[in-house]
Amino acid sequence: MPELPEVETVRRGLIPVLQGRRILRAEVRRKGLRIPFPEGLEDWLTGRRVSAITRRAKYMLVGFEATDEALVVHLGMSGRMVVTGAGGANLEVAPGLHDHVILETDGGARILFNDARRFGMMTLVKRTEIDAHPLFAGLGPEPLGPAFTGPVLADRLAGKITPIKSALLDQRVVAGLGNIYVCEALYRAGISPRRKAANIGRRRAERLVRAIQAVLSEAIEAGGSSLRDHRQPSGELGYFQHNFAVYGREGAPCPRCAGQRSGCAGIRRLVQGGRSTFYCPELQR
DNA sequence: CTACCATCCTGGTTGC
DNA sequence: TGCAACCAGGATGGTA
Repeated sequence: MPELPEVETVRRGLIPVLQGRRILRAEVRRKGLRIPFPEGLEDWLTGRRVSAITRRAKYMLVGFEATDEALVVHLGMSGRMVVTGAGGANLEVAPGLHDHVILETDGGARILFNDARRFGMMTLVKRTEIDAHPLFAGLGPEPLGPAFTGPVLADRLAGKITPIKSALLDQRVVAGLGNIYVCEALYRAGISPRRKAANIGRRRAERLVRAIQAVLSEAIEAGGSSLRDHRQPSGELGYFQHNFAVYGREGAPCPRCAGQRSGCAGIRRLVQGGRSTFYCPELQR
């Protein structure tokens, strides 16, 4: 679901209602999602004041004053954070079936962690030990960070016989991409999703890094992509889905080939590692 | 290592 | 209209 741009959008949406605020009430309405919630999470959260809210890959980290522990949130496939209250929305509305965690702040906001498919998670991790934590230890570089460069990507792909599409979905290679943005980035870079990862040379790696950075930045700028579940915490829709060149567009004309290359039969779909890949066979080699 | 598959869940869409 | 099959943004663990 939510890939890096959507998580980043959620993070930015939570800052105005959570950062600097004290949690007055926390309600955990089931034992857990993908993994169990920490024992006593409601009591742990109650009375704490939120410091910084940051992001690593597709994980959001909510820090608190006077403790090294941070609340780690992963939205899985269908997770959302919904803010009501502060903007005038009705606090009396009963929680819905998939509202699993509810936070209320001293600013009058209520924040719902809603996750229909329950692939998300919420747990506590010590910030100082985060890099050694099993959830984070193996993660590759942040795609929008300074450490993600052509040579770095080329190195990380070296020796891999898996297709580049699958390699980019591997969070150990680069952290934060999902199915949509991998498809879009490969299209922009003109690289076939079937190409073996090891066959991405320096030049292609450079192009790919630029394409990944561009597509992620543009998507964040647009508030992410709203397919099915994703909305900003305020309820607003992201609109980057209107800018997809290939994702979900099987049979549609390729935006760059259309009318120019006679051989282009439009966007095609294939399945790699059980996931749909969308691409233009004419443009991506 | 690698590729492939199933699994955790619910809900929306598609096709008969 | 009803119902079943299929599909979905993720991550992981098992198997060959």
